[in-house]
Amino acid sequence: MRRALTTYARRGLHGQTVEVIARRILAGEIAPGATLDITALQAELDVSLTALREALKVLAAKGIVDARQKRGTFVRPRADWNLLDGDVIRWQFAEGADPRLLDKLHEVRSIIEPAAVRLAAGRATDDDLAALDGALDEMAAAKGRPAAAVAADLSFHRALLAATHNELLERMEVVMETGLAERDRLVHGGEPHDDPVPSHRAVVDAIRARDATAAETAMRGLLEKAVRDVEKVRGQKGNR
Amino acid sequence: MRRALTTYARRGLHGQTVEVIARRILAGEIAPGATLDITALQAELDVSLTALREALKVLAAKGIVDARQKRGTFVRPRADWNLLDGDVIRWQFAEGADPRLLDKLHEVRSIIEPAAVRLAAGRATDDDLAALDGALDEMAAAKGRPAAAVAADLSFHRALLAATHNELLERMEVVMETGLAERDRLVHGGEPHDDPVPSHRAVVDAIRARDATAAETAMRGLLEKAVRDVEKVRGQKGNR
DNA sequence: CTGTCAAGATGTATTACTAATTAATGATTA
DNA sequence: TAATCATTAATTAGTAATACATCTTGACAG
Repeated sequence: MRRALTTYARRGLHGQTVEVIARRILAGEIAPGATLDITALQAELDVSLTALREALKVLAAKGIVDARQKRGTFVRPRADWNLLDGDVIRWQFAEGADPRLLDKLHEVRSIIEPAAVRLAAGRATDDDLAALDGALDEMAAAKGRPAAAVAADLSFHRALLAATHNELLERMEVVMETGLAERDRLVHGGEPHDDPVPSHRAVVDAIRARDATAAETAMRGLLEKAVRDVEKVRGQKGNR
Repeated sequence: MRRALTTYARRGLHGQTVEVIARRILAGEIAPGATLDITALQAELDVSLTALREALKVLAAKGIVDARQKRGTFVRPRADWNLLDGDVIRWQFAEGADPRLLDKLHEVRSIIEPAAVRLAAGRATDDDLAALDGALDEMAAAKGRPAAAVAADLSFHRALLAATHNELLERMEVVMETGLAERDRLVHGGEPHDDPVPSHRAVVDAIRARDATAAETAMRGLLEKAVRDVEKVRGQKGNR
């Protein structure tokens, strides 16, 4: 169930080139509308023009930059960025990330997941249910190990989206993924958690019982708990 | 309100290279797991290796191919494709497209939009409302001109997503966009349509009145009508 | 004021080459 | 025999120098 973290190729000697430029743009260091000084970048990053161009091609594919003859290569307005791209979401969490991004991710999640469990209740196969059970087991086994707990949480939500049998919804995992991971990163360090297994099991039980409404209710419970957890941590950290 | 159709750069002499390879893969002509014969492609498309590699870099950025040294450049499993990318969605409608894709797009739309109007009812600014009114005017003016009607429809749904003030939801436009366009393409040719303005205006009125529930109801009405329209056409075309 | 055309800047493409990576193979050793 | 390590070969990654194509600007003509 493990998969590559990035979609673009990051292999090779200068595989970080994309990453470096992307982070600068997403962090606002290079503002939308600004034209990139290719020659300077080339000198600074110490790569050939071809390698640099390939990196910019990746960013162009994600709607972040655009190259126009005579005008140069410039950063596109933020509205054009493929914010639903996993890489783009991850890059935004680099450093001085807007903390509201987490809220936006959660908002999307709280729209998608209740609807997803309804669909899953109607469509889940035995395999899907087995995958959900597996995620619950993983979650139980991860008790006390934060990293494993995050992984188990992700497995659960991925299995849930897969059970909708709509590949577009399944792809929403990229939105959930970073959101869940960042939330967990934020929340851990607080007091020890309640056992997450029962609340998650309630969702699976409802899906298995083909009870869409119960599944949705259970899911909304999970989402509310997530909000409370984050609020608690933020309150501790000076109510910002 | 007009924007570029593609995110990747399609300018230049061999700008179609990406498109050609993408369509072949998305149409299933080159199956997931298959390795691409770079040399053959280069000869066939009559482009230099560098140009071809830049094209493949775009596809890699969208999760469609992956290049590994010694193993070659191969098509990734469909589950890894960035299906939420506007280009990827559009490419799928090229030729022998799976007609169920339209249903999947509609399913996502029918999850997102009712939730979006609720948020819009709470958050829409005067500018947002003006944009929605503008789209209604556009729709009224487009009577009898299918292309203009589609454009107006898109403007409306874009304005709606923008009124949620969540940039991630706003980006869902790429999912709606092709879905709406394809649906309209399918539906036109049937009998002349009822005036779409009143049903859309009901949504705007409810948002203006800050009535989230009424807005959601009106939106669900629109979505149901969309389903009926498509079903009618499919029924005519031999109930496939 | 408007349309046309030329100049030049800049991205786009080509070519030919070297370097890095890694699966597979075969040799060596415990 | 079985495990490990070095070699090889295939293929992508990266470099560099040069030529091509195209877009924008601005001058000029109508």
